[in-house]
Amino acid sequence: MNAPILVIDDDPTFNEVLTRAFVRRGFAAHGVLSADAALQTMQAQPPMRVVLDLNLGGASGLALIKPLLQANPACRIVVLTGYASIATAVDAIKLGAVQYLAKPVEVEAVLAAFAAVAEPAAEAPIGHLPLSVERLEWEHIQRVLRENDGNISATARALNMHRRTLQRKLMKRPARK
Amino acid sequence: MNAPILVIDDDPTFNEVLTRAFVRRGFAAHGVLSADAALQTMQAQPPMRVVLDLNLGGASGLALIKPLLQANPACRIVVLTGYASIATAVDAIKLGAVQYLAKPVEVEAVLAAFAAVAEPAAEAPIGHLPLSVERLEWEHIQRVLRENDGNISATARALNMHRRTLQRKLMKRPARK
DNA sequence: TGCCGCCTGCGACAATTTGCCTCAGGCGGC
DNA sequence: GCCGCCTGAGGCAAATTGTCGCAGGCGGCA
Repeated sequence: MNAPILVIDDDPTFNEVLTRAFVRRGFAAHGVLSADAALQTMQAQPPMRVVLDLNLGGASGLALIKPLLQANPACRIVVLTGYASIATAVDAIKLGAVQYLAKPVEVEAVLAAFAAVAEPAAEAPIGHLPLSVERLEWEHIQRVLRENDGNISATARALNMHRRTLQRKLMKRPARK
Repeated sequence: MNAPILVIDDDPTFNEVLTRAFVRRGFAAHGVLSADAALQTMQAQPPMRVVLDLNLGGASGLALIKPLLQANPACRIVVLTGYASIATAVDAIKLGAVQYLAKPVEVEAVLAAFAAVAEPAAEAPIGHLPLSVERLEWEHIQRVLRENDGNISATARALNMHRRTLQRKLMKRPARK
């Protein structure tokens, strides 16, 4: 329980805030800003708990999940992202992450994910409101984008929309409703 | 490959459309409208491939994942829902579903999900064009509109969009691309 | 090494599309 | 008749697109 929580996030501010929040709550925590730094750190000491941002300065955080679990199969990885989408959530969980949360997120939620022993309650608190058009669009775009390996131009063509428009949409955060 | 695809969805229309789409593409498919019917069917013949709606007339489709996998651990389950959320997506995957997609969805995407796991190497996503954003939006609007018995105001609220905007969109023809 | 093709981010500006307000009219309930 | 709720529509400002263009990066290729 004394191995530090590894925080991998390329946003210096967020990284520090989160790391400090852990420390303040009595957990050892160590923040790194890049995938490379993360790989180095995990070789020195395979972490038990990791908070992983999906967007690491261009590189995808998803690529880190495998090596992390390889270094320590018991490692509990919580994926965090400001641009949450079902497509990436599915991938993250399939790769072995234990939880996927959208920023902004409360430290409590992350800790809860680490603590949760057993798994998903089949009790689905299924929402009763259909997806908003915006949200649906976002999910669809994300899915197609993944299908095209993140190639924006190709995605725009496939979606029959203007590249510039796609670019702009991607810069915005996903609609929460 | 001849075991029929089991389609579990309580919306008769959607169920039939989907089932037919499978058949038209040369796959055997069988649709059931409730969790009970699904359980019965799977006891008679554990399916290899299942399309599962999350919202089965009040009951959660998530609860069916476990029994399905118990009956046939090799079963590939694709979860489908009109009320997609990241939380339920995470749960579904953790429970063992292979994919989680939001309605409206292309049959191609479902088939791709079935195929992907079967042939990890054969990464041959044949040139299927995804729905354009416009088209997707139209389908979704129509679905929600039907759910609300054609009530435009209610639909606009559910979709979190301006009634005036919905009005205008409905006046236009559906994009065919 | 230089040329090419393709991808990306981004500024600028006009063309469209929204969001928002407001009316008027229809319909069913009380 | 009075309400509450729904619908279609006009008018306008505000926001979002569609378009172009440009510079820079990257990987083949001769």
